[in-house]
Amino acid sequence: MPQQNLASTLFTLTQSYRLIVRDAINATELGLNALHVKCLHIIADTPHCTANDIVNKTQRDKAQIARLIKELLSLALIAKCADENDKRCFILSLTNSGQTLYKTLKQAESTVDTLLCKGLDQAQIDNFLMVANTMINNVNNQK
Amino acid sequence: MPQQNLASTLFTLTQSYRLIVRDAINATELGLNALHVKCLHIIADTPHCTANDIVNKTQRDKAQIARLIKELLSLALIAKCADENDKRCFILSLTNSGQTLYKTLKQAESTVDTLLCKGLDQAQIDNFLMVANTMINNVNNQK
DNA sequence: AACATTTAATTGACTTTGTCAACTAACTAG
DNA sequence: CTAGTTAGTTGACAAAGTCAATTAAATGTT
Repeated sequence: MPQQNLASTLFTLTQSYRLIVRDAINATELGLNALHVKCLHIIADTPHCTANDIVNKTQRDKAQIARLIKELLSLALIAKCADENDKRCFILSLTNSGQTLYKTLKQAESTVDTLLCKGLDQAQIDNFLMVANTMINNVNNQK
Repeated sequence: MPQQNLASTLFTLTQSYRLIVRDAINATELGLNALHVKCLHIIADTPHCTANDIVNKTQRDKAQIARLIKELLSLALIAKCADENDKRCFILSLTNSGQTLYKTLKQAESTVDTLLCKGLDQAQIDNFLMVANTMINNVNNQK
């Protein structure tokens, strides 16, 4: 295994991760991309989730998120209902079929996790996650 | 710092990395994206570099690489010259201004590296790189 | 040598993804 | 009440990525 610099390693891992997630999703024939998946996670994990919450958590353009939500709605994976307190907002939640899909996704992700971690022990993985999170914070803090 | 799962951490780091590299590149007013940069690196590092070498190393579509090379040519950052042994191939190399730009890029990258590694020691970084490379291999080996 | 096959590069046509700006409706603060 | 802000939507476009066909040169086969 050749020792590479940080930028190059991250670029390659990013690419590999993108491919493996795409494969995992294609394999399970869900027809969704990585950002769809990310949105489903956010909706599942965020109580009282709005479109704006997704924009903030993903740092994507709100137009892109609006269209993505429309797609998930038309696939009947999520539902939106008016917020009683603020009529500008719509609360997003998983439908029953959304919940079912979400479980399948978690399953696929855990398969990817297992693949990625093959040959690594828990201490190495813990350090990796800690370093990755430190890097994320380093980026966020300087902005 | 919240402990997250692997998939989510990689997704976030990917995103953060993308943003910070874009900022670094915009900041240095080079007008190039991450894939342009990757190509310049490959051309700089690969003796006798052809378009096909770039396709293999980046795993991108050859049409995309062909157009990217055209852009770098029209920016006069690289030059192509016919291979004497195989007239189908064009050997790519950095021009003088390409070399100058490449040095600036390396500088910007080392600034990004320093930022990302703030608060981390060498052992943590070494483990991180080793784990990342193991994951890359895990992905590649199962295909 | 003649022919089929493979390979490197290019191009056209297209889809997907990401971005910018304008707009409507609803909330909030002076 | 009005001015400014915020949530969400939409139009128009730009950038990135994909697929298939084509050209020209190399290689392999008989």
